[in-house]
Amino acid sequence: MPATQSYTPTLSAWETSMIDVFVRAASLIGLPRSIGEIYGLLFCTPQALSFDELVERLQISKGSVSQGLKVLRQLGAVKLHYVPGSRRDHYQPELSMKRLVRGFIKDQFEPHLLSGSQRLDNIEALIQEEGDEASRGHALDRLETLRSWQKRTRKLMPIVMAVLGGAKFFDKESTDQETII
Amino acid sequence: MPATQSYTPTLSAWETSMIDVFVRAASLIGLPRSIGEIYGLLFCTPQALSFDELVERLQISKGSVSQGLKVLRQLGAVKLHYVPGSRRDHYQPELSMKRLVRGFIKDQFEPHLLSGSQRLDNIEALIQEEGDEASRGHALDRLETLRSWQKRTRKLMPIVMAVLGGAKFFDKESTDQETII
DNA sequence: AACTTTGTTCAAAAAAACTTGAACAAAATG
DNA sequence: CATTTTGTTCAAGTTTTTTTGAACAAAGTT
Repeated sequence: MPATQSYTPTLSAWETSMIDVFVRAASLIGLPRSIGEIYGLLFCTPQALSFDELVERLQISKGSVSQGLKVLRQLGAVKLHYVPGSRRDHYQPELSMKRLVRGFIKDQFEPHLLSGSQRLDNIEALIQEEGDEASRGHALDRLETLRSWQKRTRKLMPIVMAVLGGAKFFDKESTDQETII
Repeated sequence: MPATQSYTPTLSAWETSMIDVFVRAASLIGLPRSIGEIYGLLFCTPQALSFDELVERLQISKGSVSQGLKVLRQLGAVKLHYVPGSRRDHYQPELSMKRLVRGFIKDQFEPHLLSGSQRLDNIEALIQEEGDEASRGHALDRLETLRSWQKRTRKLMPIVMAVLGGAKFFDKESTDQETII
């Protein structure tokens, strides 16, 4: 019988509110509520939490926690934290905004960009096959627009990462660049 | 009886594929399929299209088209195009990536950032109210992390817009900056 | 004014996404 | 090796989101 775990049955008011912030953020980027809750609770808590503690404190099913942690691991949003004496996995939140964003982009965005290029090439072939001489011009035109959008999106990513990494751009006002993380 | 409308009953192969690209993109940013279809068809078509043409060619309900256009207008992703001789509204797609992105950010992102600041202040109050002296430190610490994330996100937006507008950042390779739009 | 055209609204139906919990696997323990 | 602990999987249930279509409003025509 481990008396190790600090007994915190229910969430405090500030924890609930802070978790709510993450639930909203999750939904904003298309992730389910439960994932926001899990990351949010980890974010609020000083110690690493185990699977069971997440289930108990959030009052959600083991299935949700298991799947939620799987996604969060894949995104690099949580890290396993070894706890001596315990056989369970313990989790801590990734706190670096840069890494969080990079994980998200790599996992949810880049695949689309990649397959996107392939798709545009296929479309180009279809346009060429099509008989209609007159409309081909317009179609190819729009295809080029799409390619230029793609290209710019790709160009944007490294810039975003650089900014999150603390690089200075147009930094005219007094702003502490070293705000941690 | 207007013989004006070019009779294009069914979508061609390339149109279907290109619309599919937009349906995926829409879903990526959390917009319903029908909105991707509507914008996609407008994007494919040389002329402005009327409400009815969208319903007929996409084979979706009037309700979906009405609601879809409403959202697209709100995002600034479609523009009304006056067609002499016709009483119907005609629509054309916004083709400037910069304006599309700005519309999306202004409509879907900024509101969350704004209300977010308010929420964090509330959380700070809750943390102060809470008795637990020991944990207060950690809670305030995390709150500051959250504030720093917010601040950076805000800082990022103008940079993103600048890049999409054609400004040059870290532009070491040969890249045509003037790629249209 | 009656009728037609054009588009919106909204309740109900359909589809998609999320959560649950019981059955299952894998590994450690006794 | 039987048992317990720890966590995953997945079919079924629940909730949320999206789509439909019929009723309605607004404005233009005859």
